[in-house]
Amino acid sequence: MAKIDEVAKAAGVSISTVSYALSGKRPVSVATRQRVEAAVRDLDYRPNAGARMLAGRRTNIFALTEPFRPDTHAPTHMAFVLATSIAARRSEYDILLLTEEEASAGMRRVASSGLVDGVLVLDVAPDDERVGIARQIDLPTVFIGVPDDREGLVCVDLDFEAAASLAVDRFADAGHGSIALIGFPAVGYEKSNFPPRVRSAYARRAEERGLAHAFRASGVETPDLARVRSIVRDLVASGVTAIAVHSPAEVLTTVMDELGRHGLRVPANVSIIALANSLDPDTLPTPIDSVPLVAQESCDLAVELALAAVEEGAQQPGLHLLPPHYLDRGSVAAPPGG
Amino acid sequence: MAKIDEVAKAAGVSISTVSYALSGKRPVSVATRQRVEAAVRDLDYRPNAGARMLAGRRTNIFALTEPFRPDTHAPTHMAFVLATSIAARRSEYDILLLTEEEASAGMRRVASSGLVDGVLVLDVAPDDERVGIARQIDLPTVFIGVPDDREGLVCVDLDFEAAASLAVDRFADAGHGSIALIGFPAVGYEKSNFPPRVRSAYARRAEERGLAHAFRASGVETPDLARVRSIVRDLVASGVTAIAVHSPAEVLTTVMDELGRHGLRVPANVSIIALANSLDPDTLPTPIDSVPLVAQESCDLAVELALAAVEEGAQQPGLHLLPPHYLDRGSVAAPPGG
DNA sequence: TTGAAAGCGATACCAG
DNA sequence: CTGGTATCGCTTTCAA
Repeated sequence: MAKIDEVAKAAGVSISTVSYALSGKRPVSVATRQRVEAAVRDLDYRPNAGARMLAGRRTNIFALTEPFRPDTHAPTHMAFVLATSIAARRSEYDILLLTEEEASAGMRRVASSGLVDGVLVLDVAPDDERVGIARQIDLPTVFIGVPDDREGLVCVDLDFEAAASLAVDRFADAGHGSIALIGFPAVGYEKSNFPPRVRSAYARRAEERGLAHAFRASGVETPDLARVRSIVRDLVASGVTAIAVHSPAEVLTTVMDELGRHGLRVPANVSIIALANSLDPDTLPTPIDSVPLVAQESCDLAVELALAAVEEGAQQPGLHLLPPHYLDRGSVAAPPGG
Repeated sequence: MAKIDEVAKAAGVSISTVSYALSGKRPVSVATRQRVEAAVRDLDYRPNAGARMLAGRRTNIFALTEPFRPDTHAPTHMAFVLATSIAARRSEYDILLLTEEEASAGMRRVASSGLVDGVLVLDVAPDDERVGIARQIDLPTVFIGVPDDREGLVCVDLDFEAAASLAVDRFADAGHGSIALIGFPAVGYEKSNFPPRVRSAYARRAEERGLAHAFRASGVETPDLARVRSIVRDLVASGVTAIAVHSPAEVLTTVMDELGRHGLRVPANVSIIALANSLDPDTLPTPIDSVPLVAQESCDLAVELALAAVEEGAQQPGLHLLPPHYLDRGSVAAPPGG
């Protein structure tokens, strides 16, 4: 726990020179910079966080608010938390966790105590109460997800509509005439933001391409695997030859398993695409084409926007949609008759 | 963002009185305290975090280090993160996240920069590299989990041995003569700490009670549900009448499902106990007896120990095992022939 | 290119 | 029970 004056003494310079040598906010001669750096290494010096926060203009901490909703998909959520942390560290920022009830009250608390420079909002609900708080507090706030009312907010998200269209186009291009979407449990279409966007874009694009299309929720509150199996049977029986799955991994594996039970091969008999999934599609027993969530890209952008707002002292509201990627793993082909 | 001098002026007292009125570290007359509190409310005053860290002796932040291992069970992990956050907030502490590679280097960083008052270590591996770091840094550090070498460390954990024994005793008391344990995927017995403890304690207790006992891993790297089904069939065929399941929820539901397929009822034909699970056993289709993980208790204790160390300026090494609880949901009964 | 010194906003010691 | 003030360790302005 060496202090800056010790470093200054060791390097034979003033403390302000040490400060500038480290921050680079003022030109320092190469010679002195090297002496300072050597002293820093020798003493294992690290600026005191509290002093820095007080004297400087920033804390180098972002708050991450995450209400662990009961219907939150834990692995996906973890991927975003991790991605946020990685993105923040790249810019020398730390992440302070605000969970549960504190996700809202905590935003006010850290804002007025000056503990953080900005707030990153995860797991955004359509009617998220953090929207109102974001408008009240005087702190850069970036939503990773899109609430219904995003007036004046900065939001980052995957372009779900484009992702759904991408899947439909693949199916259409391969020659399928009747496709389906197995989506989230029904509750997701009321309480979450993106499932409805995927569903409607999927339908719209299918119309545009002249395809017959069907939609099925994978359950009511949570995925119902037995129900998924019967859905798969029904869809296939009704002539569907391509299915997009927008649901957790276990639903996808159940779909594959049920097809296998009926001797149906992917992609020979049925084509499959995983939509907006967070898992690595290559870890599945059978590789599946996918249009994955882009956790790292989303969080990188969110941090970048927050950082820009911190530096400029104000943020420009706007919706930032990230283009989807298509991962081709060979699970889409022409339909049996085509 | 009112400051303490504004509060002092508004309340007609000195800033030191404001500070003491809020911290309670010095007696303050009821009258002045109320005037101060009123001023605080009016101005929505919150002490500046940086100033507090610098002037005071503590930061009111704990670091939470969590290496997201590939084999980490996300829902369980989330439960512990959440529990830690809740426990910390109860003591006016915030949680700073250290993930991945930063989980180790970050410990050094936050220690020497004085960003946090202590470190909470989650997801502990047998040969955890954070053990060495904990010994080097001069910060209270509490492990939630037990590494192989815990010399000089403070560790908190569920008493897994007692939990396993509790399950065996229930089976024995109900009259079962041949029991089994379906455990973690095999990799868990090398890279994690507690699965081996459960396995060996289960076997030891079964010996003590004179029961035949079998052990099966639920997979190799990850749970293999097809394998679980065949394990269940084999066990039942070999005369096992009671099974403890120490594995994620999907394994448990698979076990139940496979039993159902063969017309076997719980507990009439087979008795079941979920061991060290993080899920709420009452959300299962069929309620199951369980000896759950105690995330909140563990994290409460961990925070308490860290806090004590902060206040006393030193910590007393020791292993703190939390006693398991048995949740009776009626899934254990006498064996068919008994 | 460098140094001296004025804050930053609390805490807590020393007086009264 | 209350007030004045030194102090925490750094950033940054002002001067040289």
